[in-house]
Amino acid sequence: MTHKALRKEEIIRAGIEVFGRNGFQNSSISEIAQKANVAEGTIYQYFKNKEDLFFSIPEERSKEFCKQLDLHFQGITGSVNKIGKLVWYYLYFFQTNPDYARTLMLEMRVSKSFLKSTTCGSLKEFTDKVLGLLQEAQEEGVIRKGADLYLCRQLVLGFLEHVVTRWLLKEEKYDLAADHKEITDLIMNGIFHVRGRPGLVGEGTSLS
Amino acid sequence: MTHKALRKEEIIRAGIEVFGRNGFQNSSISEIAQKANVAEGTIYQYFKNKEDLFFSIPEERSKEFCKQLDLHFQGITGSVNKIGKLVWYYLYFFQTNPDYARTLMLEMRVSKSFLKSTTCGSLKEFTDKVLGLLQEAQEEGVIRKGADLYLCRQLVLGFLEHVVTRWLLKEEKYDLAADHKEITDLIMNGIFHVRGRPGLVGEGTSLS
Amino acid sequence: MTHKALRKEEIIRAGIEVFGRNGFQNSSISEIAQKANVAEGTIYQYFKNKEDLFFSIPEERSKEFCKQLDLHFQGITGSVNKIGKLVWYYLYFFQTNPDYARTLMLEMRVSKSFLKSTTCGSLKEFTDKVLGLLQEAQEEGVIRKGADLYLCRQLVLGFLEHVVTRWLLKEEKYDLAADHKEITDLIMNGIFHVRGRPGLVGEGTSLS
Amino acid sequence: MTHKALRKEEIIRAGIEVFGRNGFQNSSISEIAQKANVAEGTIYQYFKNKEDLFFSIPEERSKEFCKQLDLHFQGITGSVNKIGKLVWYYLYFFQTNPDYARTLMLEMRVSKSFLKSTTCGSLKEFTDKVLGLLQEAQEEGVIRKGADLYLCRQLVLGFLEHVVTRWLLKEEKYDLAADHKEITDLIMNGIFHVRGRPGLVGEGTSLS
DNA sequence: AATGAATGAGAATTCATTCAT
DNA sequence: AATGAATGAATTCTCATTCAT
Repeated sequence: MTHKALRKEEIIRAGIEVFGRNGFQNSSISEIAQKANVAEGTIYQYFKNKEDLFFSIPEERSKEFCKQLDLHFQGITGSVNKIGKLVWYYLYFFQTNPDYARTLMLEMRVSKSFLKSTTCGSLKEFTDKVLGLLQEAQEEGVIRKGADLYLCRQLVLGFLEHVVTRWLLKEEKYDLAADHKEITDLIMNGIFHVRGRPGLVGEGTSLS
Repeated sequence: MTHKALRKEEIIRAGIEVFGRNGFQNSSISEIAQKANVAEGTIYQYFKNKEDLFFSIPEERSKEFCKQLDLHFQGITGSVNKIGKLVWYYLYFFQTNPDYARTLMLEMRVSKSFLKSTTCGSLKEFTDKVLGLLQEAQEEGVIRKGADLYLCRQLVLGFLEHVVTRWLLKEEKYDLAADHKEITDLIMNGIFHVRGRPGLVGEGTSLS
Repeated sequence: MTHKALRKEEIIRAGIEVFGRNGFQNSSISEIAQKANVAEGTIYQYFKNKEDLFFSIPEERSKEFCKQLDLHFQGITGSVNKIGKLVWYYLYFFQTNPDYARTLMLEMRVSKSFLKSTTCGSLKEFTDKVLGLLQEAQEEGVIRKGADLYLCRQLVLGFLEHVVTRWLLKEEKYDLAADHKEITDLIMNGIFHVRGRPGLVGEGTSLS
Repeated sequence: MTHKALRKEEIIRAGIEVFGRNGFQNSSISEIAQKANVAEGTIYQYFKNKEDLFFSIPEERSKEFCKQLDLHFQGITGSVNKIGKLVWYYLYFFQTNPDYARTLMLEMRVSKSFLKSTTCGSLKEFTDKVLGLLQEAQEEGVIRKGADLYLCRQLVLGFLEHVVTRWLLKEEKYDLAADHKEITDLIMNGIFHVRGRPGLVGEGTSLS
C-alpha cells in the first residue's frame, strides 16, 4: 500500500510538471510515464484515463494548500488580519508552485468537465474556508450586515485569480506576492478611497 | 471586396457558434465550413489556419462591444456613474452573447498564444477604456491619489470575469446582470463596510 | 463519381484480400491501405470505420453471385435441375473466390453484429432465391405439400456451408465442386436410400 | 491433485461463461480470473496461455456430451431410431448449454487454429460416433451401399450446426429442439418427398 | 502454489492542411 | 475564387504475459 501510494504520487508529480508545462491537450501520456519512470501501461493501473490523472492533480495540492494556510493562520486574530494573510499566502503559494498554478488557473478553473468531476470538490475546502472567513468578518462587524457574502467571495477570488493569471501569462517574470498589501487594501476598501466623507462610504455609491 | 468581407464575416459567425459550443480543440474546420456553407478549403483563403480563425473572433465583437459601450456612456457624467454603467453593460453584453462569452472567458482569456497574437490587441481598446475611466475617477478625486490604477483595473476585470465565468460554468441558468448594482458597490467600496469610522477607511486596513 | 466509386472498389478489393487472409481482428487498416495504394486516412473517407469496411465486402460480391447464378439458371427448366445447378455454382463460386469464402464462412456467417448490420441484408437476395426455388419445387410436386420450406432451406444451406467450411479449414487442398452431384442427391433424397420400399419413403421414418 | 483438478475446472467454468458471453477476442484473462476467484497469474499455472484455456473448453464438455448421448442410446435399437435420438439430444444439449454453444458454434467450429490444436481431437469422439452410426445404418441396409458416408455425415452435422447457429444468432428466443422430428425426417429422406413413385426415389434425382 | 504489479507492443482513428482541378 | 479528395502524423488505451515476492 505504501508502495502503491508512492507510485501514484510519483505519477501525479510527473503529471503536474508535464501538464503544467504543455497543458492537457499537448501533454502525452508517454512523456508523463517517462518523467515518472514507469511504463505507459502502468499509469492506467492507477488512473482510469488521461483525464482522470489530470483531475487528480488538485486533490493533493489543494489539501496541502489548506493545511499550510491553517498553519499560517495560527496565532492571528481578527478576520481582517486573516484576510491579509490569506491574500499573501495565496500569492506566495502559486508563486512557489507555478506548474500547478498553470494547470489550475489556465485549464481547470475554466473547464466545465472539471466542474463536474468529483475532484473539483477538493477545492471546495478552500472556498468554504474563504466564505467562513467572510462570515467571521461579518460577525465581527467588519463587513456590514446584509452584504452578499457570496458576491464578496467572488470579488476576492476573482481578483486573486486574475492577478495570478496575469502573472502566468506574463511568463512569471515579476514577484507575484509583491503587491499583496495593496491588493488586500483594495479588497477591503474597494477602489473608492474618499476620505473624510464618511457619509458616502458604503452608501453614497449605491447606484440605485 | 464586399463579397469577400461578407464571406469572412459568415465564416467568423460560424466559428463563434462552433467554437463557443465545443471549444477550440473539439471544433473541426469541417463543421465550421458546413455551418458557413463553404468548402473546407475556402476557409484557408480567408484565414491562415484554424488558430487564426479562432483568434479573429474577438476582433469584430470587441469593436462592437466598445462602440455600444460608448453609446451607453452618452449623457452620463461622473466616473462613478460610468463605472456602474460599465459593470451593467459588461454583464448584459456577455449574457446576450453566450457563444462569444464562452470562447473569450473559458479559452482566450487563459491562453498564452492568444496573448501573443496580434488579435489580442483588439481587446486592449476596452481595457484602455477602463483604465481611462479610472484615471478620470482619480482626477475627480473619487479614487485617492497614489492608488495603483493598474491594480484597480485588475480588481474590476478580475471580479467581472469571475462573475461571468461562474455563470458560464453553471450552464447560464440565472440572470447574469441581476447583481450589477451590488457588484458595482463592492468594486467601489470593497467588502469592508464600516460606517461612521471614517478614519479607518482606506487607512486602517493597511496591513503594514 | 466514377473516380470515387473506383477508389471504393479498390479499397474493398484490398479488404477482401487482407481480411480473407488474416481475419478481421488480425488485419490492420494500414495493411489494407497499402494494398489499395491509398493513405490510411483515405479509407475513412469511404468507410465509417474498420467494421464498416469489413461489412461492405459481401454487398458487392453477393450481388455478383446472384447475377451469375441467374445467368447459369438460363435455359434450365425444372426445379430439380435448378437445385443441382445451385449446388454446383455455390461450390464453384466459393472455390474461385477463396478470400471472400473465408471472410463469409469463417467470420460473417457466425457474427451477431454482422447479422444486425444493414449489409447482411444483401445476402438475403440469395437466401430468398433459395426459398423461391423450394417453393417452385413444392408447386411442381417435387417437395411434398406441408413440408417446412424454411427447414428445407436450412438443410440446403447448412450442408453447403459446412462443405465449404471444411474445405477452407483443410487448406483448400481438394476440388470443392467435385462432389456436387452426390451432394445434390443427398439434399434431394436424404441419407435414407431404401429402394423398392416405397411405403417407407417419407413416411416410415417419421419418428412420431 | 484433487485440489488442482478442482481449480482447473473452476477456471474452465469461468472461461465458458466469459468466452461464451463475449467471444474470445473480447474476453479478458482478468475477467475470467475474477469469475474464477483466482489471481490472473494463477491461470498461467494451469494453462499455457489464453488460447490454451479457450481450447480446453470443449475437452470436458464434449466428453460429457458423448457420455450422456451413450446413456440416451441405451435400450434403443435400430440405427434410424438412434439417429433420431442423436438429433434430439444434440439440439437439447446445446439448448441447455448456450454459453458453450456460442463458443463452439460461433468460434471454434470456424477456427483454423482450433482445428490444428490437439484439443480439437476431443470432438472427434463425437464425429466418430456419428460415422459409426452411419456405418451401422449402412450395414442394416438403411443407407444404400456405395453412399459416401463422410458426405452423409457432412449433411447431418452441417444441418445441425446450422440450426443451432441460427438459434444462437436469433438470440436463442425459441425452442431449439422443437423441430427435431422434422429435422430427422429431412436428414433421412431429403427434401424430395415424392410418394408412390418408387422408381424415382434415389435414382431419378441423380443429376448425371 | 499463488499473487498481482508492471510491462510495452500494437492499432484505429481524427483532422488540419494542401493542391490539383 | 472555390472546391473537396487525399494525406499521414500523432496518440490513447488495452491486455496477455512475466516474475519477484
